[in-house]
Amino acid sequence: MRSVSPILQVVLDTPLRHGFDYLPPTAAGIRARAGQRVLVPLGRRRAVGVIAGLTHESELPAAKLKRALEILDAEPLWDPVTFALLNWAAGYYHHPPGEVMFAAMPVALREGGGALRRELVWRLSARGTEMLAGGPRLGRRQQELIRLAGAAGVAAASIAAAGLGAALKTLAARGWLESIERPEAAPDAGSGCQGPALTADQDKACVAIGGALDRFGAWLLHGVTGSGKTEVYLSLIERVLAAGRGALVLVPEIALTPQLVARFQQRLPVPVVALHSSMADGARFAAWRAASTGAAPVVIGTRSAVFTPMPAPGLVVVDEEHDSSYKQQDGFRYSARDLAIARAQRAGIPVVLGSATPSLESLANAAAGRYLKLKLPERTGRAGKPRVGVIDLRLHAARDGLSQPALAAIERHLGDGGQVLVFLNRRGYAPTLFCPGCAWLAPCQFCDARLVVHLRRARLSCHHCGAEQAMPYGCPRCGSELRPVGEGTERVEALLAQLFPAAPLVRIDRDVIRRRGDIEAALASVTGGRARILLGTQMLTKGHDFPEVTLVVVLAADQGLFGADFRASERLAQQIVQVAGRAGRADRPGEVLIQSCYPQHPLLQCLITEGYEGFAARALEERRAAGWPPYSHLALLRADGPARAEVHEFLRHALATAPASPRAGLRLLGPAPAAMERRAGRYRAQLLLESQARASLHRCLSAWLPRIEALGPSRRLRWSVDVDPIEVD
DNA sequence: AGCACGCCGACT
DNA sequence: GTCGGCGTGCTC
Repeated sequence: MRSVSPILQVVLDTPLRHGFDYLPPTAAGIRARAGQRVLVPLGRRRAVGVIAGLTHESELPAAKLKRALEILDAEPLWDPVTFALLNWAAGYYHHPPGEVMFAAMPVALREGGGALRRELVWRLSARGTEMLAGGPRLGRRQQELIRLAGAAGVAAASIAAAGLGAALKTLAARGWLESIERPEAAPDAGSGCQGPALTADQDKACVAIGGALDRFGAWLLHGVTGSGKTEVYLSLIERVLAAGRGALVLVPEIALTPQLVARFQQRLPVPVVALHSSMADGARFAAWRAASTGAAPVVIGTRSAVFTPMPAPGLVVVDEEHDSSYKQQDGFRYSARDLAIARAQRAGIPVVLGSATPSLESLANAAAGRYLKLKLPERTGRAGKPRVGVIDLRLHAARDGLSQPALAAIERHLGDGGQVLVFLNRRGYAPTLFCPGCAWLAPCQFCDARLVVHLRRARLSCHHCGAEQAMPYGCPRCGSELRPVGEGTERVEALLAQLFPAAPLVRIDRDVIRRRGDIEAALASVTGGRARILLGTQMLTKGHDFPEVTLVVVLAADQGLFGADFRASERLAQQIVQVAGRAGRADRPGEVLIQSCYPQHPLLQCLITEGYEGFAARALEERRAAGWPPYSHLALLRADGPARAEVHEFLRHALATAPASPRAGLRLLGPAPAAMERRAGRYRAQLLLESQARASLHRCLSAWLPRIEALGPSRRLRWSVDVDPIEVD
């Protein structure tokens, strides 16, 4: 059909892969443009959508087209580069474009509120100021209102809330108060404090990247913990700001602390805003808006901040680029690290990927010349590398998880006035509750997993589905007394408290750190020097620095050595190196002790003798030999449902419709049950698509997914595609 | 995803 | 006789 006025192609926040066509609203005071939100009738309800594009042709007959109700934004929400990135990402991850657009929006905008709304503010007028100088007689409420309003103004909403409506009416009628409309207050600019002088290596990195700010380039900044990567970022951002542009800084979930934001705010002479998933909707929207208008040229945020519109970014930074929190694990399964690179490429600006333990993908990209690698080898203000030793758990029996040599080392370091860090990536008291009478192990009734003992709360908890129950008094099968087997942080805490009663201990894991602010309080007692022993899960390994720690003990390092996932060993090596990086201070090199039942394991040996890079080289060789990424490209078709047979049947049908051919370098593996087949009462299985070339992988998916949709799987069954999965269990 | 429609079991 | 279960289909 042809039409004179344009047709709006609208995408909605639904799992539908197609868009909906609408006629523009009649009272179109605003020109329709791609990237604006629009309110549309949908069935017998209304929905907020995003204009994905404009056209004059619709596949539907003109009579079927409804008219959109209202265009909600005066301008597109995103700058053209970011909007193009969103469209590209929807294609790359084969995810419905509507859900992609809505995932890239603050919640306030998803619901249709926001952008056009401005605040009505009343402030003291020139006439009011003049009259007040004469010391007029005023009522109590009028005085109160004038005090509130002042020259800066007060929102009309707050005046009404304070019950000063009548006073406002009087003073406004006299012309003492005037109203203005303004967007929410712009964030404050920092003071632009001078940072410390750069080291030679930091300076070299800044010169290299700083000399290429006018074009795309991916820089891998491999800097050990404490080498001062943040100073490099700050120095580069200063240069970018001097050229009138902004910077987007991505950090892992757990690393975005008020301290980090404050450090950026102090150093940079412009407003800096943070974007974090735990921010309240209103604050998040205000920060997003400040970024999109350019009022705040520097944005520091977690994963979803990669979609923040910015008028003139000049640099993208991805700190701790190896961190798995950059990959969204449900819904729109994007990698913020990879999209940051794509965004920089589209914007023609550099992207800096920083890490002490770069991902194997990034190291391979650097080796292939796609990224430029820079190193910061020196630990600023620190004494050399820590000594690393392995404790053979087959020779030294462990008591509640800690071997005699480890306990002796802890005692020695505490005696010398050092702090000790104990790392155990398992929370709770014990991972299993065991019956010595009949060998029963407390199971989760919804998952193929054991319940974890939480002794202090006297509860059993499933760490996969969240199900909880009270601790049973005896074995439900034979009545024997039950015994917690294995150890988690809670148990190790009890042992350490008993053995070292004089050493104050701080535990850091998700059971103790529940709300925002908890971690700051806990860390303050560590850096303040009060706590002597620091115990925790991987929460400890991210971002925070503990300069007083001289000994690091890694318990139960073996989980990663034989993991089902091909990335298990990479993750373990990163964890060990990250936690070991917390050891050592200016006057004394640190010591790292790793407890293992397999001290001769080649991976562990390689990591200890040759360091992370030696490990990485070896691990990459193994990946190449096995044909795993980065030497192949993967996509996973996952499915889950309440009945195992139905899930497998769906995947077999999907497999039968697959256009993959081995001749195109494609392989399809499965259907295979997930490593934990039943989770939260649903059976999970998957097909793995592996390809030598990215292009053929995407061609296959593009042809395949519509056929899977056409299979019309039952509503009980859920399925999804994960491009570049980080876990392939 | 919503939201309707539609056809079969336990209830005022 | 109805209220309501969720299976199926549609939304421009």
